[in-house]
Amino acid sequence: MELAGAAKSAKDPDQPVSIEEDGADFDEAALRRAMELLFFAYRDFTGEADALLARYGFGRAHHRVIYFVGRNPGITVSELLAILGITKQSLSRVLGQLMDGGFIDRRPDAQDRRLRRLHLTPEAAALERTLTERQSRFIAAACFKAGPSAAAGFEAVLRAMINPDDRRRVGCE
Amino acid sequence: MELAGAAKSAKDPDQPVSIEEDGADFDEAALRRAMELLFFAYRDFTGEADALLARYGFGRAHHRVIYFVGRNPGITVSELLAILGITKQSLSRVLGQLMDGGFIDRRPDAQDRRLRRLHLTPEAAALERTLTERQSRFIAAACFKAGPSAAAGFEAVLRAMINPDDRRRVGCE
DNA sequence: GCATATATGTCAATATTGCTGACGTATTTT
DNA sequence: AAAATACGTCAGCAATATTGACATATATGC
Repeated sequence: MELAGAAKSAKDPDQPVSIEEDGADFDEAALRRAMELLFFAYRDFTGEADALLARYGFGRAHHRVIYFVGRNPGITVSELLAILGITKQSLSRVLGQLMDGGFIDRRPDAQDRRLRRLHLTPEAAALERTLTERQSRFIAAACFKAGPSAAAGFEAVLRAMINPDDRRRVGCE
Repeated sequence: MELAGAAKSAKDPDQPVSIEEDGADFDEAALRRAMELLFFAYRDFTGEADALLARYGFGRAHHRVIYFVGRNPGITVSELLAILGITKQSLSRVLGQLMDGGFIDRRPDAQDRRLRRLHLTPEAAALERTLTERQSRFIAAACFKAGPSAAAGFEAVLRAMINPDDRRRVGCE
C-alpha cells in the first residue's frame, strides 16, 4: 500500500497510456493520482485522532477496538478478531490494556458461557464519541468542499474496493 | 484512523442525527459509514502489494521509498522525509537496506554537495512498475464498478481531505 | 577566514503493532 | 467419554516508527 508519488512526474512525454480493466479504460496518470491521494488522505485522516488518544496512552489499535466494540455492544472476541483481521494474540494485549484501564467490560454470555461479550464502559463510550466526532468532521468537511454528488461517488468507489465480507459489515446495504 | 464499525448498529432508533459543518448537513450514519469504508478500503488496498514485496524481504516502508523516488528522480533526503512524514532516523534504516540491496542509488548534487540525490536502479524501477500496476488495477476495478462519475467524486473528496502541502504534490493541479 | 546554518548520517534506546508456535482451561456438542 | 469450540496466555520475534545525542561535510553570511 502506500504510495502516492509526488509532484513532478516530469520525465516521460506523458502520452496517455491506459490500463485495460474489464473493458474500461482508465488513464494511467489518473490512477496514479488516485493512489497517491488515497495515501495522503488516509494519512491525514488517521492523524486526526492521535493527539487525543496519546493523552490516554493509547494508539490506533486501542482506537479500533474501542470503535468496534462501541458500534457492536456485546460483540464476542472471535467476531472482533474477524473484523480487525489480526490474531488472537495481538488482540489479547490491547484488550488486556483496555480492560486494565477500565475501558472495556468483559462478561460471559448467559447461554453459552464460553463466549465473552465485550462492552464499553461509560468512560470509553465518551472517548469514542469524541474521537468519532473529530473524524466525522474531517470527512464531513471534505464532503462539503467536494459537494454531495462527489460524496456519493466517494462512498461508491470505497464500497467497490472492499471485499464482500467486509462490505457486509458496513452500511447494512 | 481506524474505524469502521460493524453491521448491526441496531440499538438506537436511528433517527437521522446530523453534524453541522460550514452550514452543510451530513447524516451522522452516512459519515460513520464513510469512515468505516475508508478503513476497510485502505486495508484491502494496502494488502495488494504485500506478497510481492515479501519476496524481496521488503515491507511497506520500502515500497513507499521506492514509489516516491521513482516518481521524483533526484529527490533529496529532506524532500523524501517531508513527503513520508517520518523521521530521519526511521528513513535511514530503510534507505540503507535499499541501497545495500542495489535498489537505490545515492549521488551528491553537482552544485550543492551536501545534498544527496536519490535515484532508482533499473531493478527497482521494474519492481516499482509491477507494484504500481497491481495497485492501479485494484483502483481501476473499483472505479469501473462504481462508474466514471463516482470515480471523479472519489478523487474530489480525497483531494479535499488532504492538506495544501500534500495537495501540491499530487496531480500537479 | 570564522561563525553559523544546512543536509545528512549514525548510535542507542524505546514504543507500537503485528506475527507464529505452543499450551492450558472452560464449556458445549456429539 | 471424546471432540470441538472459545478463549487466554507465555515466549519469542519482526517491522516500523519514535526521541535524543552527536558527528561530518558543505555552504553561506559577515
